[in-house]
Formats: sequence, C-alpha cells, structure tokens
Amino acid sequence: MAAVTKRRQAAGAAIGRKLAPVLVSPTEMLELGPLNGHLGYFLRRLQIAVFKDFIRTLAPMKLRPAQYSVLVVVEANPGRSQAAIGQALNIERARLARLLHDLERRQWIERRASDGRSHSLFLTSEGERALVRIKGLAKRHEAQMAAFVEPRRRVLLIDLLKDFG
Amino acid sequence: MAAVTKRRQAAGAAIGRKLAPVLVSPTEMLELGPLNGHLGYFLRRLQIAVFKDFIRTLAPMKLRPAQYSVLVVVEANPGRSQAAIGQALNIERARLARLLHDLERRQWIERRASDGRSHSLFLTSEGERALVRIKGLAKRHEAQMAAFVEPRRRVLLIDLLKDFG
DNA sequence: TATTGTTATACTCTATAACTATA
DNA sequence: TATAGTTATAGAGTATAACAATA
Repeated sequence: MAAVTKRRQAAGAAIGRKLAPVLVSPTEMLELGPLNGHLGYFLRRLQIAVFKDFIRTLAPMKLRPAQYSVLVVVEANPGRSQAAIGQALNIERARLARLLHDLERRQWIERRASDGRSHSLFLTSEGERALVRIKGLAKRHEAQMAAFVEPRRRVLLIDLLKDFG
Repeated sequence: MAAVTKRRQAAGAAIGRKLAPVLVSPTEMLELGPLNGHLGYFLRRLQIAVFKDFIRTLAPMKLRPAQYSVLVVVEANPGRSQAAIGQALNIERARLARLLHDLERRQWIERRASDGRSHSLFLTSEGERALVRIKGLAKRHEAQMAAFVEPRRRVLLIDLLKDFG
C-alpha cells in the first residue's frame, strides 16, 4: 500500500515539477470513472489491505480475523452463549458453530452445557496462553497500520467508522 | 445501521439523563475488548453494511459490486485488455475471466481480439443502455450512504481512504 | 521465456434450509 | 411455538497451479 501511495505522490509531483519518469508507474493508470465517488470502493480496498496485513502478521498462529474476534470477545465475556457471541460479531450461527469447532479442536475454547440447548463459552488455560501471544501479534499489526496512517488520522478514521455501528 | 447508532446514542444519553430503558437494546451489549482498537474491525463492519446497501439497491439489475466496477472502468477506458482492467481493480485474471464471461453472456460487454493473445474490451450498445440505468441506481445507493453519513464527514472519509491507495 | 487468457481446485465467507433437542 | 445449536448446500470472492496460444 505504501508503495502505491508513494507512486501516486510521485506521479502527482511529476506533473508539476517534471521529475524523471522513473518513479511513475510503468503501466498507465486507468480511469476509475464513477468509482471515484463511491465510498464503498475505497472502503473495500483499504479493508482488504488491512486484513492482508493482519493475516500475514498473525500467520505464526494461523489465525484469521474472524477467529481472532471470537477469541477476544469470549475472553472479554466469559460464559456467554454462541448466540450472544454471534450477535455481537455479526457472525451467522451456522458459521460460528464451525468456527468454534476449529477453536475447540485446537483446545483454545471450551463449551460447557448451560441450558441443555445452549452452551457457555470459555477460554481454556491453553487458550489464555495462546491469546497472550496472539494479542502481541495483533498489537504489532495495529502498530503497522498506525505507522502507515498518520496517528491522528487513524483515530479520526476509527471514530468516523464507529459512528456507523 | 441507523438503528444501531440510535440505540447507542440513546444508551449513552440514558447514562447521563436517566432516560427510560425502552430505547436501550433488549440484549445486553457485549464487551468488544481489544477489538475497539482495531481499525480493521470497524472498516470491515462498515464495508459490509455499505456493500449490502449497494447489492440491495442494484438488485433490479442483478449486479454485484465487482461487476459494476468492471462495467464502469471498461466504459471509462474502452479497448483495454483484461490484464489492464484486472490490474486497475485488483481482480485476479482468473476471476476476471469468469466475471467477463457472465457480462458477455448478458451481452453487455464485447471482447475483440487485438493481439492474438489479448482481448480488447468494449461495452455493447445494449451494455451502454443498461449502464445508464445501473449508474442511476448506483447514484441512489451513494445518496443513501451520503444521507447516512453527514456529507462533510463522508467527503473526509473518502479522502482519508483514498490516501491508502 | 514471458505474457494473456482459460480452466480447475481449494479454502473462506455469506446465506439458506433442514434437522435435533430442548424451552 | 420459538430458540440453540448443528449439518449441508450453494454462491461469491480469493489464491493457486497448470495449460494453450502467442509475443
């Protein structure tokens, strides 16, 4: 991403200052047309880039964003049901069931019968240990993102995004 | 989404002003823990909400965001190759091939052999006609998003997002 | 040899429906 | 009847690899 930004700045500068074309992208930039007015287009591109960095940084623990979100929300809300976790994270119960199966297989999460039909979710002690390392990597990822956006802008951006729900 | 925002504001107001709990969500809000510090988490939620609105609004034309982006970029850059379009939109050539197959089947896009190995892409006249209606719907979608975010904030947001590349 | 487009495979995520067992 | 969890299926999107035709 940084490379792209640099390239654009270089290309922009080249127009005014007649820099050598070395810094300009070799493949001509296409017109995006109406896409330039679409919030969703830029949102999507940035989201993909941020998730890619997350996945790359968390690769040592082989953890995807959705799995990470479930782990930290279970830690912050021990004993809640799958339905509650799913609702908080907008994860379909069908998908959450499979996702939890995987986390249970890795012995990071424990399901205790609470209701006969509902399960209470807890981290195992092994899960707690893993999560320490996981949160360290996640923090590194977030630092990479912060270094990338200017800090104040990042806070502003998170603030704007939170408003949407 | 609007409902969520309202609920939050109501919940926030209730703390200070002791409003009736009627406006507070019936299901207790879970802690998000470290998720609150993650740009990617909020980006993802907003992106999903925006795409959902896009898909719903464009449903009369049965057009997904990726298909829309290809149509408008082909219109803005007639005669370019699949490789060029794919690169501009970050769409894998394998995926773009299937996506174009579908648009060709609907007679909206035409591939003319240019090089022997590469194709030049153009809208058909039927594609042009369809795109008029499609852009109308897309504009409606964008207006819905704009009504939803406060206009200045939306411009600021798009501006921030563009910086990422 | 490298590039363009194509087909095929696998995995993630989303969206349903159908099913069980409980409340 | 409604809810909680499960399984299965289908589609979009992403990531590869392998391949043919061409430069």
